[in-house]
Formats: sequence, C-alpha cells, structure tokens
Amino acid sequence: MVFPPINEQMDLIKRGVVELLPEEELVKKLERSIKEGKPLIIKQGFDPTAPDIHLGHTVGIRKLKHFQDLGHQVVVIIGDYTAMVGDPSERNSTRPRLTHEQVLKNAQTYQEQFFKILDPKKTVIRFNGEWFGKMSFAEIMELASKFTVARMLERDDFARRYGSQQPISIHEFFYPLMQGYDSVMIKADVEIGATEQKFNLTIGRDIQREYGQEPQVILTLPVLEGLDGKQRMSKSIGNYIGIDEDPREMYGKTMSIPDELIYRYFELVTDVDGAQLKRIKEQLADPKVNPRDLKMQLAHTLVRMYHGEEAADHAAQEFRKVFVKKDIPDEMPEVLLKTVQMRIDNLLIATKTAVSKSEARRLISGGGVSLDGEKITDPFYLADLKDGQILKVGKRKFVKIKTSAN
RNA sequence: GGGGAGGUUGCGGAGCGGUCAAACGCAGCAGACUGUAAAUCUGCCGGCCGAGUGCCUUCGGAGGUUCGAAUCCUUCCCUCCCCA
Repeated sequence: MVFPPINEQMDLIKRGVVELLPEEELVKKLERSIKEGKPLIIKQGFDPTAPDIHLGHTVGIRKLKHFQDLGHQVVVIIGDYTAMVGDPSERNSTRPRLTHEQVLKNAQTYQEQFFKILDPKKTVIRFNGEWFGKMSFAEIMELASKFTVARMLERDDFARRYGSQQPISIHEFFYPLMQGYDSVMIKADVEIGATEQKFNLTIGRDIQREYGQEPQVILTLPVLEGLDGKQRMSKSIGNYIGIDEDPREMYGKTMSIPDELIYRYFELVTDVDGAQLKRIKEQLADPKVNPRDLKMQLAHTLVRMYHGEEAADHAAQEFRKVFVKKDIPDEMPEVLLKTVQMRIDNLLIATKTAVSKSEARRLISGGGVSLDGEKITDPFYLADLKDGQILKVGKRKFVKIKTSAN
C-alpha cells in the first residue's frame, strides 16, 4: 500500500478541523503507516437514534471520506448498544432510551445513507452490541473502576445539569466509557467527532492506555448550525436538511439558511475544492454580489451531490418560478374531491393543507389562501370547484383540485 | 432515614380561588417588505361551532372542598437540593 506524502495528507486531514490532538502523534502514526505500508484505523461512531442522516452528520462522514481517499481504513461504529444509553453530550436532560429493535431498524437506513458518501467496499461497519452484548458484569465493573465520579462531573454538560438540578442517571456515566471501549475493540488510531465530543474522545485515549494500547489521536469538527442558524442541526429540533430529502425540499431549505452561514456550509458539507472555496469567500465579502446568488449556488451544489446534476437544475428552476416569480410550480399534489362546491375552510381540511379547522380559518383570515390566484379572506366563502383549479395555502403549499364531476 | 424545593399549553418560564385557554420569551405559521423560504416589521399561535359575556379538552395521576380550582385539602407518581 502506497500513501501520499505526509504534508499532503495533513493538508486534507486538517481542512475544516477544529482541533487535532495531539498533532505530533498523528504525524508519527502517518510516518509509521507509510513506512510499514499499513493504513491507519479511523473511527467514528454514530447513534442510530433517528433513521435519517442529515447534513450535520455529513461533516464527520465527509472527513472519514477524506481519510478513505488517502488510503486509510475507515471503521464506522453503529452504536446499537450506546444508543440505548443515549449520549449525554450537550444535552440538558436525559435522552429517551430506545429499544434494541428500533435501533437495528434505524441502523439499516443509516448504512444505506452512509454509502452515498463513503465507498462501501472500503468501509468496515461494526455494531458495538457485538462486544457489549456479551460483556459480563465483572468486565463492566472493571471498565467502570477506571474512572471516577469527579472526573465525570468535570464535563460541563454534566456539571450544568447537576448544578441546575436536572436529573443525571447513572447509566449516562457509562456512555463515555463505552465509546472509549469501542476504540479499544477496534484499535483505533484516530477518532473523529464533533467538538462537543471532545470529552468522550479524550476518555477514549485514557481507556486505550488502560487496556495497554497506543492512544488514538482525536480530531474534532465544528457542529453545523441548522436552518435557524443558531441551534445545532438536529432532527428533533426540526431544523435539518436530510440527505435523502426531495430535491426541491433540499433546495428550498438551503435557501432558508441565514446568509451568514453560506460559507460555513460550503466549507463543511460540500465537495467544492480549496480554490473554489477561496473564491466564494471573496464574493461573499463583495457588496456587489447578491448573497442570494451564492446561496443558490450552495443549494444547487447540495442537491447535485445527493441527487445529481439534473435534479439540481430542476430544483433551481422550480425555486425561481415559485418564490422569485411567485408563479405556480410545475408539479403539485392532486386531490380528488367528490363535490363541486365546498366551503373554503372545509376545503383546506379536505386537501390536508390545514390540520384543524381553527388553523384553516386562521390562515384564511390572515390572507394566506388563494384559489386560482384569487385571494380569499372569508372563511365561509363557498367555493365552486373546477377541475385543475389551484389552491395555494401559505407560501409553499399548492394543491391541484380534481373533481369527480368530469 | 430526616429536612426543604419543585412538576403549567412544543421548549423556557409567570400565575397561587373567579376577570385563565392561562403573562412573557423562544420556536412555529401567516401577511407586508425584500435580494431569498435571509434580515426587518405586523398578526396569529388547544379544539369545535356562520363566532359569542358560546361549547369542549388541557396546568404530573386519582379523589375531595367550593356556586367556582392551574390555584385549597387528601393521596399516589416523578425530579432536584441539603443533612445522615
């Protein structure tokens, strides 16, 4: 196995990285790897708590991909066991625990989605239930004895919860230990994680040392902000862009990120190269350039990466049409109705464009509803329904009406 | 084991016998504007009824007191702190 020279490797490895600790150790590992022709083992763990991967996850996955491209061995740990514990990092409350069955089902989807970025032939996937599932109580006690409560409470999220009178369950203390033990089991050389993972990653070094192994190098990456631009991207907060999402959704959601995040997204979750990245930065600083255009470029890039060029072009076209020109989209869901007359509030319910009648009436009175381009503000307006009529609710819900009369 | 503080509408957090579907902030939705589903401003923000000092469901669970309870009492469940 032949690897690129160290400085070349380091350049790619360091892109977008927050901390690389300790850097000298990585250099030593790389030197040895080149000398012996042996790839390094690069680890990252994922908790299959939600069945969809979003852009936030891809920050790490893309970094794994960098290592993979350099010829190293990527090992993805699916934390089927740790997911039952729930990572306490950055949480101010105990996470709900999942059943093993749910976890396995989620893991399946995860794997499929990983391979949209990673090369399946070069990726090893391990479930940590493989070793934790058969660990004896004595072994668990041994692992637990290697750490103290005070050490755990050093962590600011635990300290914060403790201080603000929030519950911390004992089992949560096990999470970092388990994650560290994963590193022991696969003899990790490098572990990748978000900055909030630093504590867990560091514990991994200590645990490896306790078990007589050379400690892993830790590499932390920024936490990607979600659509709101403030909170971390997360499925449970609902501010995420899933990599499996419909191209138009993906495009539109990207357009809704705050302008300040444009560069960050380019840097962390797209495949644009260093030169392009530099140009984007310059353009963003130029007051003559409309940030919207760069955001459109970002949206296009993301859709292209996950759905291909054609889908990206189409999504861009639709966006221009619907949101810039305020036109109607090419395609929209059709709803078949059995009558030719219906009160407008009921029509919103029938087309599922509103969940409750109160909401429907609110939307109507608020001026958010139109039929064939004509705004309707009376909730009791009796609409004559025609085939092909377009109902618009809010900014982006469109429904084409079909009547059974024809 | 003893003492104390708590559990409120998605979240945070007021309310402590009627004027409470419950302040306020955040999130969300809609409208206006725009350079975009950015920013900003305005409105809405439990459900139902052609809509009103209307009806129904909600303030950890179950009972009770009262003309009337998120607010008082009993009991149960859950959390946190201090002492042992």
